[in-house]
Amino acid sequence: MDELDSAIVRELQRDARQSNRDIARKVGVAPSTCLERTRLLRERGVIRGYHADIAPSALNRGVQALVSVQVRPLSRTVIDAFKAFAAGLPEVTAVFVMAGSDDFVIHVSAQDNDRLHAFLVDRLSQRKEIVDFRTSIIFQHLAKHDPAPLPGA
Amino acid sequence: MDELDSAIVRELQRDARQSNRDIARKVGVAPSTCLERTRLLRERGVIRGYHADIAPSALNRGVQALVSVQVRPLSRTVIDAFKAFAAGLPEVTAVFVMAGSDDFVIHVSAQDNDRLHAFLVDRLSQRKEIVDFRTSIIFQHLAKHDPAPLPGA
DNA sequence: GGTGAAAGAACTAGAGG
DNA sequence: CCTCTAGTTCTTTCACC
Repeated sequence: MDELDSAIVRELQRDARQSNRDIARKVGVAPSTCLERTRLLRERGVIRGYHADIAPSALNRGVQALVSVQVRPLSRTVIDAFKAFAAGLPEVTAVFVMAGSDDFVIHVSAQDNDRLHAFLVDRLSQRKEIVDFRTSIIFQHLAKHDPAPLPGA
Repeated sequence: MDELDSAIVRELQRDARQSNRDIARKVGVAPSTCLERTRLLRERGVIRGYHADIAPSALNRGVQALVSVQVRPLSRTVIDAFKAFAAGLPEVTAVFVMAGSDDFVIHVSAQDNDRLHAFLVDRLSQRKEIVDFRTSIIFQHLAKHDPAPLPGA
């Protein structure tokens, strides 16, 4: 991860669909060099993928919430099973495995409040390992899609 | 948003860097049709952007946390000011404006626990409008980069 | 590592059904 | 919405530095 790699990564974070040629020009190297660097970044796992960011409402996901979940017993088996279960639900868009008083935070979205409620009551609370969960509605979600590298560890 | 639009969106969620030609083939239309659909989706704001997904450790962000924040007074001025402040911090990768007992949840990342702690103590707690905050470390973060459209509202 | 050139492929716009 | 076409641009490889 030298300066060149970082510059390429920054460009791909900003706009993953711009041409290799454009990126090469912006970072000041030949297109072939840029292409090879990008290929290596992908191979090394630095670049994990390229994804379109879609407006939630276009996916009928106008209502979003964060749900804090406690499960018991707190064994690997239970944790892995719940994680897989949650990740498999279509309403769930992200799963955080946490330290602290909550074991999981899951990011869910639904068409409206009714369907969100139905999801929580009918799907989530079905699970026997859940001993408690609290739901907080998200009014706004600002995501930074191009986080900068922090100064060296 | 007909079936064709959804299919194109799905492909771009899965891999935003595949060629228009490939997408056209997969969804079963001519490249020119696919290109025009994609252009319109972008114009209508359905597609908000294309971003590379980067491994956090490559950005020196090996430690992540969710921080629940309460601010007072809960006025628009204070909310907007804190939101802008938080979004501007390099350690912050997402800001959720919440309903419920927490006013904000911010997703932060740092090089290590020490720097995370320093960030919380030196940067965050500086703000006078914060009356309380609680930090939970993230052990794992599974993000679904291709959420499916939910059945019509 | 990086470069430059060249062949093949893809993009994009436009005319027409 | 599709096809076809044509001009332009991009990707990708490879011999060379």
